[in-house]
Amino acid sequence: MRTEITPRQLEIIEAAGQLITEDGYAKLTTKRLAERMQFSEPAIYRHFASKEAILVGMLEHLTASVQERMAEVALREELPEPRLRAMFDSHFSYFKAHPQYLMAIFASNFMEPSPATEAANMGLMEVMRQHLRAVIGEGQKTGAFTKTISADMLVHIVMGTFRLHMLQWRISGRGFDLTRKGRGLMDAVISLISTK
Amino acid sequence: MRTEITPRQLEIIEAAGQLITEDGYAKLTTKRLAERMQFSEPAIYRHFASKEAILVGMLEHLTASVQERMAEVALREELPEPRLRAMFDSHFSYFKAHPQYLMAIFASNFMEPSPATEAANMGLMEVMRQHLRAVIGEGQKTGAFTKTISADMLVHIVMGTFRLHMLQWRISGRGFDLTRKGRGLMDAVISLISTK
DNA sequence: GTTACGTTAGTTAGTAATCACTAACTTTGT
DNA sequence: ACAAAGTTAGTGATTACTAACTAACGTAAC
Repeated sequence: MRTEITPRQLEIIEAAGQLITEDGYAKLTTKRLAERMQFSEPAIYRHFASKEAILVGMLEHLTASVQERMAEVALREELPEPRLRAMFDSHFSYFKAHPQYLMAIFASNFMEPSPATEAANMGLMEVMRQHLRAVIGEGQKTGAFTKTISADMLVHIVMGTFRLHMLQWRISGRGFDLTRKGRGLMDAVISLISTK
Repeated sequence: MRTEITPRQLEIIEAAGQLITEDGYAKLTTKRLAERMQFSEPAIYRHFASKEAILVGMLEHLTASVQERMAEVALREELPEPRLRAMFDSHFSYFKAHPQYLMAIFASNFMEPSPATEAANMGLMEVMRQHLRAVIGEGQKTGAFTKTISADMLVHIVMGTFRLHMLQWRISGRGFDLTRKGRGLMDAVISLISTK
């Protein structure tokens, strides 16, 4: 996929994520980013070729995180239904610990539709979709999930429910417990697609 | 709610929507907006006090449209299930006819979290939520929809599915039939929440 | 050991371009 | 006569990014 990132690059990515989440993408400027990093503006360009490269780096970092965490969950949980729950639990924990990436998921679709950011964003969406698709397809095989609706549509419904939950957490200013409410929601949607 | 808008204001709102949908919010500038309107930049300020006011106007215009269309659907369709389908059909037709507003729905959450735009955006979300909530609550009363899950959660699942569908239509460059695929999806989610 | 050299990561100062918006004037329709 | 809606010209502020310089550090020849 991509080349490794340095610790310093990760620091910058995290700071950029903070600024986006706090004040919106429009207020992510190199000046503010440098202030947050406690160094001068041009120092940014020792670590990234451009502002766009920081965004792409952020999306690739998120994609790698999803890959890792979903692989870990797959080792830990065998059965489709518990695995599906564990996948969302993992997402909830991750975004609680790294709320600075919350907006990146959503906003990247809209900010600057440059080829590079669009590709990076598509990659992230696709990785999440594929992990969901695998576990839901498996659940249909074992008879845990309904076969009356195609796996792709079930993925869409589950993913749409998850994304809206994340969005509302952000809109509310993280005003509720992401995991507690999220588990309730995902329980609901899983019960709907389950066969029993 | 809000004061009436002039035809010229609506033209500007539509042009702004086009620019956002085509090139992203970051490239909505007063200069480009004036070019699209075929008049000079300062002419914008004869119709709106600020750039922000245009965004707020757009969101309020969308909110009014949802109100009108949902009221019309309510008159036309009595039963919860057909009404729910008709509500989404209305949204699909509207956004096919006015794709320039597609991004506004999503992007407004992220761009400039000013009090005014945030309020306007909350208003739009809330109006959509309430219309869904009413028909789903009614469906639970008549026994058409499951009561094992709270109405609010059902609203969340249905709305999340709808929003992701709209997002994917945009990402694909409107590369598929919004209504055809959308009906399939909403059929699927309605069948999941139906009692039969 | 110390001199020489290259790399990394920072600095100050400044660039052209672009931003939203305004002042002042003119045209147009009733 | 007046108001609404346009014009040209230009504002200061901000944008992403660059040029040029430097302090700190690792390594290797002698």
